[in-house]
Amino acid sequence: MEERKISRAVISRLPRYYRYLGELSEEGVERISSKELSERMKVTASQIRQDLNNFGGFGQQGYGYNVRYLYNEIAKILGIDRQHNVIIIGAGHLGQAIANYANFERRGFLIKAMFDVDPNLFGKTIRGARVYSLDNLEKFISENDIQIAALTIPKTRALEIAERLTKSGIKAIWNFAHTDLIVPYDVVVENVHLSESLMRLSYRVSNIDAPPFEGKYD
Amino acid sequence: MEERKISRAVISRLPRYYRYLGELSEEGVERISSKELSERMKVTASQIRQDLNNFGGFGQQGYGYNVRYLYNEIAKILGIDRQHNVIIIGAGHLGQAIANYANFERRGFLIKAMFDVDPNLFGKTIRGARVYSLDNLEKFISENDIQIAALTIPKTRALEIAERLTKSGIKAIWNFAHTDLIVPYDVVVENVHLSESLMRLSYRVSNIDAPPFEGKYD
DNA sequence: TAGATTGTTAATCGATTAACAATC
DNA sequence: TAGATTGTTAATCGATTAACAATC
Repeated sequence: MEERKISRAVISRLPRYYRYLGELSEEGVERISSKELSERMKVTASQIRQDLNNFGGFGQQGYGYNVRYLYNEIAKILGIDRQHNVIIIGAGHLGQAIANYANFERRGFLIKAMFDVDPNLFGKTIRGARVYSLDNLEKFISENDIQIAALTIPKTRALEIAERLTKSGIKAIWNFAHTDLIVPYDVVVENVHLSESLMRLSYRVSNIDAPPFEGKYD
Repeated sequence: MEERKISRAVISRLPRYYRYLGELSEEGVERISSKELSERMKVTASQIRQDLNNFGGFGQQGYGYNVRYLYNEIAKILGIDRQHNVIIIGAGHLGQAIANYANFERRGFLIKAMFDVDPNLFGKTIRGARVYSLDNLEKFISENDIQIAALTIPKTRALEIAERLTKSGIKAIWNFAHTDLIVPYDVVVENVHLSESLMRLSYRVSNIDAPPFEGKYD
């Protein structure tokens, strides 16, 4: 399908382009040059053009990029132009925070159910997603065409649940557990390790950087 | 203070080293070579040695690294050997999830208070952290020596709150709002953009990679 | 001492930036 | 057409990996 290997760095930047294009679109901006966009986003115009040209020529010489068109094309590249059925494993605060976030639905991520071990939560419903016992996990996945699972459980049980998920045919795990999962090569794991993020912040507060440039800040 | 500029990539990897060393320590492992660690972590031994040597020679030829010692040294580098006073802006599910996460306290991040606009939440207490009105923000920060603020509010209000935070002397913002903050150069912003993480996952599910190597998986 | 493994220099690889011909 | 700006090649920069002398 794809012509050549796209680097992880490029993919990481796509959602940010998407966000800025969405904002431009809401502002009513119809076209934008890589130079203007680069000034807004504080990246080089070269990088924007290089990144986009990994996926095709979306611009036009002398004109720039059509905001709405580019926005839609990036949505296609990211695969958020279609629907993904999602379940959340762990109905604690983090699981509930994810379930409550309406924007995910706007991007095509439909939360179909939540699973927990705590019987007090069974039957509770968050934005239409009901909490079930983990005993029903495999059955629900196969009967409801679930592709993505968000894992918001303690790391002690994460590996075991990840194995059950992949055996049930899950294609991707959004992993909030503080551990590295072991999965078959064709299953995607996207880690959100909050404690590692907080430690990076800690490093940076503790070793305050020099000013990035000599110019003036407004 | 620091001798030379440490790259962002190196800093990003430190918390993961820290996690693995903590696990090794719990397993009772006293020493480990860069080669053994590299096999566990699935990185090159060269990278481990290069990364660590940015901060000093923690190992010993012919022996390797003392697990407990290296663990403690990385804690110092990351600044998690001391205490940081934290407040959470936004007492919704995400804010509560963070407040409830006991591990942060173990790393020296003490959650001193939460702030919200919803009067129904005022007075509520989560693991000792009370929810206050945002009206009290500046006063609380200055009176309680707060260095770090976690921002778990909608993006519409994020910029305005970020400005109030930095004007009150906050040194770092852990930003969960889906927007890029504008802060003075000496204020650290660590972004956790969950929707961007989910889009990266979406890209990878939609463009399933080829197997990373030809060997066998166990 | 001999073997193991670091710390560090050198080589390679990949990503970013610059430059510019193509073209709208 | 002339001006603007892309798409793309070339140059630079930085990060990763390999190699090995130093040394425990």
